[in-house]
Amino acid sequence: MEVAKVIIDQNSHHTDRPFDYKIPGELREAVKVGSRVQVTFGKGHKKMEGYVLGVKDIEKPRYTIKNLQGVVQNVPPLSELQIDMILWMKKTYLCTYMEAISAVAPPKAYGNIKEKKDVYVRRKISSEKLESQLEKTPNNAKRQREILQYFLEEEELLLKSLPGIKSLYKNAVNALEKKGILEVIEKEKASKLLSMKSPSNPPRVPLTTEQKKALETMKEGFQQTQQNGVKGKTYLLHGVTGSGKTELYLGLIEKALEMGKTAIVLVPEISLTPQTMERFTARFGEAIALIHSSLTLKERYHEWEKIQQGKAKIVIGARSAIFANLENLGMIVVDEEHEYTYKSEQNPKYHAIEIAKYRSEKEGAQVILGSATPSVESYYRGEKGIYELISLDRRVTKHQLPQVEMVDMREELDVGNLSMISGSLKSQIEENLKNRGQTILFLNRRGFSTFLSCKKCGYVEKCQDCDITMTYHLPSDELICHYCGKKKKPITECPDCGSTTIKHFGYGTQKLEKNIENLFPQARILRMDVDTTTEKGAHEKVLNAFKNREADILIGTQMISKGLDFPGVTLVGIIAADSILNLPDFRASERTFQLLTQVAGRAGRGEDLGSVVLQTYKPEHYSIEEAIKQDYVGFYKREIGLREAFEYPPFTALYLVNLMGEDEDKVYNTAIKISKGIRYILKNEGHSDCLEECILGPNPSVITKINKNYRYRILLKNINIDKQLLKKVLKYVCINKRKQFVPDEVNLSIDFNPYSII
DNA sequence: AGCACGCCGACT
DNA sequence: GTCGGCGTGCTC
Ligand SMILES: [Zn+2]
Ligand SMILES: [Zn+2]
Repeated sequence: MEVAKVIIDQNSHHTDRPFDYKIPGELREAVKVGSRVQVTFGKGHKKMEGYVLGVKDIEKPRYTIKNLQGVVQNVPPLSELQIDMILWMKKTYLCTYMEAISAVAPPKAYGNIKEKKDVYVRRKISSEKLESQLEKTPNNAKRQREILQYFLEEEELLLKSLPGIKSLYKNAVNALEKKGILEVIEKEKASKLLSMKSPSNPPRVPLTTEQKKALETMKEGFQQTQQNGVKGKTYLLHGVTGSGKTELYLGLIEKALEMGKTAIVLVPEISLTPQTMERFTARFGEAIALIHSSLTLKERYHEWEKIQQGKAKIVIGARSAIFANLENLGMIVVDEEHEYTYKSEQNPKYHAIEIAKYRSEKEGAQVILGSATPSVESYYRGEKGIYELISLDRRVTKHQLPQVEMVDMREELDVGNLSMISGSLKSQIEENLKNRGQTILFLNRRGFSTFLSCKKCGYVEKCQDCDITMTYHLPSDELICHYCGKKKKPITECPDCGSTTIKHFGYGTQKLEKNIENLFPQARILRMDVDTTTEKGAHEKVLNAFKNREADILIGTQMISKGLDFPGVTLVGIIAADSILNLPDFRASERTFQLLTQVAGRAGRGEDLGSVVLQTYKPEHYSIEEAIKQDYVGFYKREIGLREAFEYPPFTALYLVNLMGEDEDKVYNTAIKISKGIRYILKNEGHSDCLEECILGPNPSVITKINKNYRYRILLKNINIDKQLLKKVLKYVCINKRKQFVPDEVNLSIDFNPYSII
């Protein structure tokens, strides 16, 4: 008897296995492998849905088998390639079937999508007439006058983008509507990114010799792959800012399309701007589908439909676009490949590059990883020949770099300045305010990690085994290494210089905002960090306000780096380069280098080149030195040595096991039980020698408590042990025997190749 | 997860 | 006696 193996769409590890269902005669035609089907499930015969992941023959069943109830309409069945990928993801990321399916399958359309409408205000008369109207408007109608000012330049504005409280401007708008000057209209929400979609065949800028050579090499590789039908090659395109990487992407996509292939272009969510879109649409027009969070549900569904129906030849989007089920996939471009947003934060915790390489292997697509500051892992693979490394060293455009001034904060102490703003930065902000230029100030998140540092010489206490900054914990007054759990008494005297000026670092954007407010009471200040930007779109709002010059100073964490491209910005201040450098994470140096390189390498705008003030207690650190020199390879050479010495990626693979729950004892005991279980099995397998280095923890996570939930984690590293064996043991304990190790109140999730261990 | 079954305490 | 508390176990 032929039965369908169905994965029930229920988010639970208890039911994470295929269940058999009979296929009734009338459904034989409609049900395919990959179909979304209706079933009854459990003792209550609850109506549920699920996916058919396969069919099999059963001789005589040892249990009663229910019938499939039907096929869900309007959900395209998963393709064979998609099902293979789901199975591979489950194995690789140790997630559930449904988690893998949710990642791979396009988002479901929920019935009729009800879209909220946006309310706009539009000018009904010409701007000249408006001017005379403005004169006629009495002075006491302050609100009305203010609103009319806006419409001198704009024809149409979002109602809620008008200044003031809703009730205040609503009255004024109503009055103006009665006068026939303005009108209020409703429009369906629409993403700005979708507005331009016709090819305009802009004049092509001729490529430089360097670009030509790079393009030819990659095109040849593509041709070879297509002819020999082998798995696709991966290229690492390392090019400084302004070296013309995008132009090469366009050339490669063109080549792929010529050969009847399709392409995926991944761009970090935040840099997917109308300008970026325009580069692509100008060349390829309607053949593009866009996947981006600014899309409304309806738009999103429409774009996926376009992919499904084969109308799209190119898909541009953020992380999840890597799953676009294009046929004849030939080219995958990952721009800014070092960006952490390519790593999923939900289960399965995949990295888009991992999926790209998988598809490259299965579908024969070529992968292009582009970056000015590649991740250390990628560059290492480029050097080892696993990727083909192509470097673009010349800037295409005349590109003036800003003035970078480094301020040694240790000297500020000598002159009696104890604040977080150096004299130099203070005077530069003053100057910039006077000249009506905008300022961006970077600072890392607070509370995240507090560390101890000598203010005189910059010494920071690190774990001797892990080379990781030790984190200060207040309740116990101890320094703790979050990797291995080693503890230490806090230092009161610097072991390097003997000074007793030991300072706790860990201030955040809020405190800085207060500081700046006090220093420059007349300045308009915006702040953007995790706390202020929880609601969706809040991010964009703050950035847009800053772009429109509604503020003079923008304070924030790394997430404001998009603001670097705003033309009004003429001063960038890095308050404490050390706050990233001293994060308790193996990627701290890399992240510092990437941010500083980006800031120091930003294009000067127009006449004013702008300037950068970089404050640090450790000016001699290689991340800082090489970033100022804009020397990636110099940085890489220093960093890779340390990664090898302390056995971090790319020299080891990491697995992070996260345990979470409201009962701290239960969470801790579970963590202990799991680590003991893994140790026990490894010992029996004859690996007692590597237990100490392989299994670190359990330790409390750096953020020990989120939302009433206590968090512990175990870190696994493959030192002196086969990666596969370590993973097998991990899977055995955490997945196969989960019931014995993990109670239901404790949440477990596994992160393979974590981006950071914070 | 979500539901049924079942085995004890306190309530008409 | 029996109503309902939640601990236990199963779902094709
Ligand atoms: Zn010192
Ligand atoms: Zn350590």
